[in-house]
Amino acid sequence: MTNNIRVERAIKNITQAELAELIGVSRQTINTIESNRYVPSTILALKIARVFNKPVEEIFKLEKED
Amino acid sequence: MTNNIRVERAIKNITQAELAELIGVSRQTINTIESNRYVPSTILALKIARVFNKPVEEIFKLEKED
DNA sequence: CAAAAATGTAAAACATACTTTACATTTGGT
DNA sequence: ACCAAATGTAAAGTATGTTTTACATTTTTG
Repeated sequence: MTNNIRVERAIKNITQAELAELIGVSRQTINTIESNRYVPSTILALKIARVFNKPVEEIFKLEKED
Repeated sequence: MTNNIRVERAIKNITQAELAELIGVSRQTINTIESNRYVPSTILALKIARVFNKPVEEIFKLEKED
């Protein structure tokens, strides 16, 4: 799975730490998701999508190997 | 978080076991998600939503306590 | 009603998410 | 070039997701 969080953050001009605080997780959690080091829970995905006002599918995309 | 999987299954008329096979997880995984006993990963949510041709947000909904 | 199919649930084992702390590296502004 | 802010990364610990096996209960169908 891949994601567009970095791009969406750039559009909204917020840092990883700010996004983390908006969602209620640690900055490292955002960082590792953004770096594709792990797959977040659906709750986190919904919250992230909500911050960016976009559907989950526009931010997180399945890949062939998923 | 709550979900509509049971309703969507009913619309499509498929069993838990069939949904599980379509997605590539065990039947118990579907059963426990459906019973709100745990929150699936974003990969699973995307796959489930894809099976039902609906956005993730229509199948999984955040609650106040999330 | 009886048999079969579907669903609920539970325990153990394993895999993965998430936090915290800490530090190194990179980027941006002056 | 310097300083501050932002980002990358890593290790240890905790929490939670997922599988497998197994069995009980409920629902469906003949």
